[in-house]
Amino acid sequence: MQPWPRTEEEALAVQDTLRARLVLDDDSPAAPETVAGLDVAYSLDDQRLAAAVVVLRTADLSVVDTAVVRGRPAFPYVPGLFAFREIPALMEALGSLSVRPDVLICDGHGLAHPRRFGLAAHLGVLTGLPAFGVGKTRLVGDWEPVGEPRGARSPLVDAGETVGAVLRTRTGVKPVFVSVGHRISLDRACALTLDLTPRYRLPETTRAADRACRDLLS
DNA sequence: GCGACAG
DNA sequence: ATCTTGTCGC
Repeated sequence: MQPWPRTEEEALAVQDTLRARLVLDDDSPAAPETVAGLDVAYSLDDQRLAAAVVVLRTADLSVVDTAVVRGRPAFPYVPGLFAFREIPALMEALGSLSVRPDVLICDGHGLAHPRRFGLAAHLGVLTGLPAFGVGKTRLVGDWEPVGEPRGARSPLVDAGETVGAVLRTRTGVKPVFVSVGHRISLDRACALTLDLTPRYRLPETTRAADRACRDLLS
């Protein structure tokens, strides 16, 4: 992932190339021992950022490892090219981890992307690890109303293909957008997401990472 | 031409 | 992403 793209055209070309390395077959562990949450926080002026990766033990959600790094946004924010902004910092944080997590859970989308290569897919390819995304809002796709009870879901469809699921993680609370990134199935990603949301709308992994990078920033 | 647009 | 007050509900 060396020469970082400096223009939108270059970034698009990178996505085009890396997309070929995506593995959509599920060879992820049936019962992953650890799961990693990734998130980034920005300073008010948008000039600085902090990236965090927190690894939790799936069994009891206890913290196994944490890595946080400071840096600068590596690209302007452009919908569809969002990954280029955070990946360098996230990769650095992942590199300083003392354990190799079984699955990555990203703050953003995977296949639910205009070119089917969102942050979760990109990070999955770069690390080789199973990865998927849990987004708070949609980037692409349409869906039918989701049932009210926790666990209800509706296919997220874009241009005729299912690119993810709109999943209710808490009864009566706005659903989240789950989409596959690499080496994992949508069903397994949704099941894992539910395992990680015993109390709140967002996965504990995401919440832990969000807190970690926010702390370092301030 | 007019909206929509991950974080 | 980040800035923000109050407000509703368990």
